[in-house]
Amino acid sequence: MTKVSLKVIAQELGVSTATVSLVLNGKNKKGRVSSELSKKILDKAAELNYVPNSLAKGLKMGHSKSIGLIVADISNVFFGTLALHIQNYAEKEGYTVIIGNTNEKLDQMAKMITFLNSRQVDGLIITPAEGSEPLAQALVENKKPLVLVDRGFPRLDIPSVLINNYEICFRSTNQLIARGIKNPGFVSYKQDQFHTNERERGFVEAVTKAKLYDADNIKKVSYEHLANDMDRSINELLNSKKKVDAIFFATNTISMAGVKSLLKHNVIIQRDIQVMCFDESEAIDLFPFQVPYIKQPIQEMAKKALELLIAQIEDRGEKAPILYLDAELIN
Amino acid sequence: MTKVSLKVIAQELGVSTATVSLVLNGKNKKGRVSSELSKKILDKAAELNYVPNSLAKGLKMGHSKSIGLIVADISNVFFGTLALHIQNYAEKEGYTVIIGNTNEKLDQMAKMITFLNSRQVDGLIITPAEGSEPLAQALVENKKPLVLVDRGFPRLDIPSVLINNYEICFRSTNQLIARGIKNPGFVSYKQDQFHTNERERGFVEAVTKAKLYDADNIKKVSYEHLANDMDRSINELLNSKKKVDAIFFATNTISMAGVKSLLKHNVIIQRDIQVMCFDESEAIDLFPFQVPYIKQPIQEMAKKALELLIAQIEDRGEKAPILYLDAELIN
DNA sequence: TTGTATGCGTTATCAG
DNA sequence: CTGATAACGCATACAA
Repeated sequence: MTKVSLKVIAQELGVSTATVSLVLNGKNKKGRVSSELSKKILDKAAELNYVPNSLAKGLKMGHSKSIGLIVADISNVFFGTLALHIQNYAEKEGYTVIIGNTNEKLDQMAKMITFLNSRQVDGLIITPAEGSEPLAQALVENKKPLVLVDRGFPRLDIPSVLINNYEICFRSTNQLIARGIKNPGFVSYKQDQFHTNERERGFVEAVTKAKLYDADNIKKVSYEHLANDMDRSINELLNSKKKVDAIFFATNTISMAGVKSLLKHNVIIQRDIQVMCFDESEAIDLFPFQVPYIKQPIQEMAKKALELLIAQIEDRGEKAPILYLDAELIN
Repeated sequence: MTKVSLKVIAQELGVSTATVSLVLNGKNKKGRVSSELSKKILDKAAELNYVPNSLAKGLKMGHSKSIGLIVADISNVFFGTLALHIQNYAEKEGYTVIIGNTNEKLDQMAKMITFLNSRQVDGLIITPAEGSEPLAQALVENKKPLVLVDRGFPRLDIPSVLINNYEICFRSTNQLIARGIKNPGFVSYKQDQFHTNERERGFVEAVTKAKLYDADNIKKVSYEHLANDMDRSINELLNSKKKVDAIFFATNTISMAGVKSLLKHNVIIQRDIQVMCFDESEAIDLFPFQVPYIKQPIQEMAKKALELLIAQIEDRGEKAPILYLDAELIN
């Protein structure tokens, strides 16, 4: 099958490409093109199975009607779900989504940005990697529509969709305490990122207020050696002079790794040790025990992120805000 | 920041765009451009932060260096992982991946194909929805490079990357039988798709050979009402006159839903009922019981799929084959 | 009511 | 060794 362009339709019908373009874009409003010619064109296009070339259109129009979504890891359910919803909303608005992974690496994020820029994406939705403030900054300076999700750089005043990390973790920790926990532990990533920092802050303030703070109970694991680091951390938490009676896991991957490690250590969860997890997971209601967890409003995050982005792309008007959506504590 | 194109570099330097293009593409091999001018151009490009416009390049070159990946649901870990690996391999080869979802719907698949075609993707990797033979057929007739993954249409002779579904399920069922199972059940999707059909065939032949076949033990659930249908099926399997003593779940989502439902029915898994699951899941090693499961070589599937696709895109030589990779039974 | 001409950013051909 | 120029497919200002 030979490529069918506006030109071939025009030639087959003996009319000009301008007319064909007009009709096919529904811009023949007030009688620009006679309805019979219009119909002929439409029919021919259908017959030849005409599909517009977005590359040419984008080049001409100066926008590609596509957006880039850069996440840490598309195989992570949280990001997968986020991507799914963003795509669904984007499609409704006529945008394609191109997804890229950073693996939490700064250089990969930089690479993805250049890459997507060369693809002429009209805007970017990003879960920024650690230390990527300068990259984000550069983007806004270049007037590239940008929305941060999941993590943000509040100092930078970039449109973002975040959750109330501090508050929900403060409340969740308090619930633990209200249930009689005396020596809670907390496991988070080593990374210095706003969202996990906030979660830790929520935990720390709650335990401090209850006079239960113990710096040794806060453990950090690395993204790359999660399983190993987790085993070590759990070991330490279990075998310190004052054994912990609860553990708060700061992200979904950490929660999974943490529970896994606890089971490996033959801990009976919710009897020996209470846990508090982050993010729903297909696993969570498979546990033979009930665990409380913090549920992020992923679908709403996706929706808002896209709204903020499209507002920037299409309006260029007032500055989009930093949104803090409410996560929920599920028992 | 004003858009910087080849032209502005050329103007700033007082040279022609042709020369700039040549240099920037490393095509100034055998002394085409003097090395001093070459250096000046390179420097200027770096200074101005030049990023080539892929739309223009694609339009000119007739290929976009991008491929479309159409999966059922990107929020499903299996597809997420597949996507991750495909992206990683694609990036190495200089291709962008655009991901689309079908939600197992034929019309959404059709829409995605047109959509990606308008984006001028150079080829497509698809997990075809039920009943999409004609769509796939149309693609090959239009000489669009295409690779099917996960599911295929063997009658159509389309390059595919599948696994040995029949054989691995036959073997897995035999293991169940060898362990003393007398009345095994099987739960799969209602859909008429090659991969699930093959899995069922493996199960059926094994039980038939062992004279354990019972048509009532084979249950079908729908993709849309998975949880409900599963509860009903589990109920029936548990309460038939001859209660089942094992259940084989035919996909990863079915496995999760199945285990969930069994727990809801207060079944002690691996004591009351043995199970056989499909696909690794973050949940599987969280179970307080050991379950055998069939593990697909996702990374290799991704790699092979991309190889087959690129071979088609770049060679147009001999026909790519239908590959059957080996899944593994993990205990 | 319809056609002509131009340019978006690139690469390739050909001329100098 | 380097520069004009045409063309990719499309949308639009302008002409007719």
